[in-house]
Amino acid sequence: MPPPNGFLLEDHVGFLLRKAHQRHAAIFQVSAAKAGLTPTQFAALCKTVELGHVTQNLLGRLVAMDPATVQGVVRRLTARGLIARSDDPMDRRTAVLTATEAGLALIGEAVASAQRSHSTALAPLSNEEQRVFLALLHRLV
Amino acid sequence: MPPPNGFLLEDHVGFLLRKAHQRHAAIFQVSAAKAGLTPTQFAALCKTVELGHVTQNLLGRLVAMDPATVQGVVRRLTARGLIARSDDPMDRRTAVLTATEAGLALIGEAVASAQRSHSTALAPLSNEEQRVFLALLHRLV
DNA sequence: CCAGTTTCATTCGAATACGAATGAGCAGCC
DNA sequence: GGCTGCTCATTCGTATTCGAATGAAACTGG
Repeated sequence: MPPPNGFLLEDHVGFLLRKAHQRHAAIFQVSAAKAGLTPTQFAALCKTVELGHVTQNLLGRLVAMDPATVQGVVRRLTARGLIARSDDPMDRRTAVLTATEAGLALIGEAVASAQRSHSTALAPLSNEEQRVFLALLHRLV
Repeated sequence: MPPPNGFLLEDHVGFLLRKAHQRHAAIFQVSAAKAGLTPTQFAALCKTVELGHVTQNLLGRLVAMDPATVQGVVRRLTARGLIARSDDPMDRRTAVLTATEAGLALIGEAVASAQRSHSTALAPLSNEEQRVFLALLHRLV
């Protein structure tokens, strides 16, 4: 059976992005084995530390997660004692999130892991190619 | 709280790849609404049509899916009657997959959907930038 | 003040995605 | 033949991811 039309799955941007994302996730998992964080958990913890305190919905928007997704991520980070929830007396709908001491203690190693995974994932490209790739990727998201 | 080190989550390649993948998936879902296929299901069906018949494990390797993942994808495609399973008398471990008439009837529209999602996802870039981006992305996967 | 709208968080269901374990079958080697 | 090791497919558990629905709370216009 010939490939339909002239379509090549291997050149489809969605297929390539899916594989690139998979590959980075695998690299990150190795890099962050000591911290024991997934890329998603790292993003949520990193942004929480950066802001000091943040509502769950705002955190979700900043790290590109659905409210339903961020709920699960926050639940697991809270269960591990890396972030804490508190109430906002001004808005009783919201959950205010803050990094705990354990979360702050972990963020240094976690950031180092992320930097290692960044370098490893981009290693097949030269420095200039990495710069171009990241600039183009920025314009697609 | 200042960002740890000089780390910016927004410039992390994993974070950008995750968002780019999300964005394409959303675009594909709209493009392929008529076909009713997810990007993953499309990849599996497309490769099955291209090869005529393929074992489930080989299909998984060709479309970058874990055996556990491809099992679920094939189960759903089979349930919809788009592909069929048969036995290989030479190797009773394997499941041989073939596209059904319904699968063949759907592939044209599905490929057109994929081509539309490809163009839409890359629309922020010029033709030359698209070429460069895809070439670099190819080298990362 | 109040009715309509919006926002926040949660829950459910469905679909990837992977590690680990399992059972079945095949292949090589002595 | 028998043993060992490998492969194929499945299953379980955990983690993302989103659509849709829900309930509570806040906001907005009159």
